Amino acid sequence: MAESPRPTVTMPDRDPGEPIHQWVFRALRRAIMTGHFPPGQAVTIRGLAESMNVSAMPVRDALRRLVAERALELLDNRRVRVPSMTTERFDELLTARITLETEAATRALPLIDDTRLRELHAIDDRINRADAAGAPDTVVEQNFLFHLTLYTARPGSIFVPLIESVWLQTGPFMRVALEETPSKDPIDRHIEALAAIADRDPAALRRAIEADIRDGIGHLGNTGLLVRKQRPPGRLLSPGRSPRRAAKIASETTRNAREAGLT
Amino acid sequence: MAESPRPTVTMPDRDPGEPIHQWVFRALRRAIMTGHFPPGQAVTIRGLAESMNVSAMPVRDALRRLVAERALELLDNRRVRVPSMTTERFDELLTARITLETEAATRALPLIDDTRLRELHAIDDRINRADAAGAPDTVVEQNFLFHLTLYTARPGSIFVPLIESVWLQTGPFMRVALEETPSKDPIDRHIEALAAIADRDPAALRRAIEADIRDGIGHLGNTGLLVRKQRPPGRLLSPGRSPRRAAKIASETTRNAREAGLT
DNA sequence: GCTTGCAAAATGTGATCACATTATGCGCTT
DNA sequence: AAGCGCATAATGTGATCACATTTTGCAAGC
Repeated sequence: MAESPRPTVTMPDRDPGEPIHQWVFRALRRAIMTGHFPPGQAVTIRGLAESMNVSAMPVRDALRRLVAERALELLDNRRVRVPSMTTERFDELLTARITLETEAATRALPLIDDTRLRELHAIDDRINRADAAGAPDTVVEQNFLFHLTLYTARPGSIFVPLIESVWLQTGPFMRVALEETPSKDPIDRHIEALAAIADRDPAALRRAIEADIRDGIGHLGNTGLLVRKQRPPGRLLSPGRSPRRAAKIASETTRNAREAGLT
Repeated sequence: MAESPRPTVTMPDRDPGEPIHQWVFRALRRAIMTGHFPPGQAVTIRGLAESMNVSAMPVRDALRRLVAERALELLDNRRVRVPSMTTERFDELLTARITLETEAATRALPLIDDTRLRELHAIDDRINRADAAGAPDTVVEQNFLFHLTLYTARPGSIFVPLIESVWLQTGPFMRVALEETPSKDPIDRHIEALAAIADRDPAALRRAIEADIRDGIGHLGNTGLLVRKQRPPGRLLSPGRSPRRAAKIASETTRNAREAGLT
């Protein structure tokens, strides 16, 4: 590993009039969600700026946004990296997805019209075709789109951004998962979800969504892919004399409280 | 309203070695969560920078972070403001709080030790004293701290940042709520929660948390404080010729999908 | 061979400036 | 008197630079 393992980021088309920092953000978000950044990967402002042929400023903005959405992790030395995955973290993410998405689906259900239902069917078809064609990236993408299309039936939902944050956090794990797990071709939970929508059956929809999430990533929890505890190389508290960050060590509760401004 | 109604932001103490942008972020976060920024309030980089006696750069960073956490709203004209509240939005926020916090409490329950339980009792005492002394700001703060201390019993929980994002979104509404609603002095749900913790009773804890959330802000949904639809003054799509943002109008689903990089 | 110390490179942070776009205020026209 | 148009001010975006801190590379010492 002598070479700098800089992962190339494929840039999407830039919308006319779109700010560069949002363009960069979209590129990084896609790269992270599809797992093109391996867990633990360090990312630097200047490095990304050079590889994307933009100045440092938009990259800085995009990184800050990604850190705020928990897609990236800010170490105490002010450096940014892709979070690594532990069994505990994986379990939390799975639970969070189920908790949020079953509720979002239930609340969206009464607002799904025929047009949207047809669109959902179309996406599911695309998933099946991509799966048959052996295009796992497309499968993952269209699967996210299926869920997103379902939840956004309720406009302005608070849940969607929260769900997307969780998706981003599971992203770095996706590629490893796609490469290592046999395509087990499970029962199509989307069919069950679509049937529940047609029946206007909230309980059945909840069951289908939860099963879909568990089928998708749940079985990965027991593979050997997860690290146990992972004290990161860039440690969470630096050792020597360091006038820059003289703040005392604080418990997570205290730290959160302070950041929240709770005296 | 001829004067510029710039809300003064009281700056907290700056930790030694703390970056300025984080200092600014903490100040703004606190101001927003305690409702010192009225809904609809416009915020500008230069304006805040001047009133805080810092340069524009850290303010720009802090605003971007707050927008990412949905504490502030980014209009299409690239201007930032405090989101306004609608009945639909309020209902979503209430549901999101209950969904997330009951789950977080359940998952934290097995990890609460005696020390933390005592700390929770101490916070509840402080709430009661502040309530008796007529200090609503302290009541709100310590109430958040109570919940935060409960959920962070499980270290590294994914739920805590999600919950904090929802708190931030309810923040601007808090001051209005505190000023307009009579202190109805409801039954102390925290006592019920503490009893459920002592009994290690997850179902009872869920009930207590949900009741606490509903008692705290739920009754505000029927007051006349909420706007119905609110097409904002800074409209969501600008009128004239505008080479800067030539992107076509897109549905929420499409916009989300594009931002997520889902082709 | 491994550690220690120091110099050089790399990195995040913050400040300042230029520019395009947007908002605002004022005078003019009807 | 009200609506319109234009000049001016205000704002977000992006670039570049300086600086303190951190990391890295390498050589000297045990």
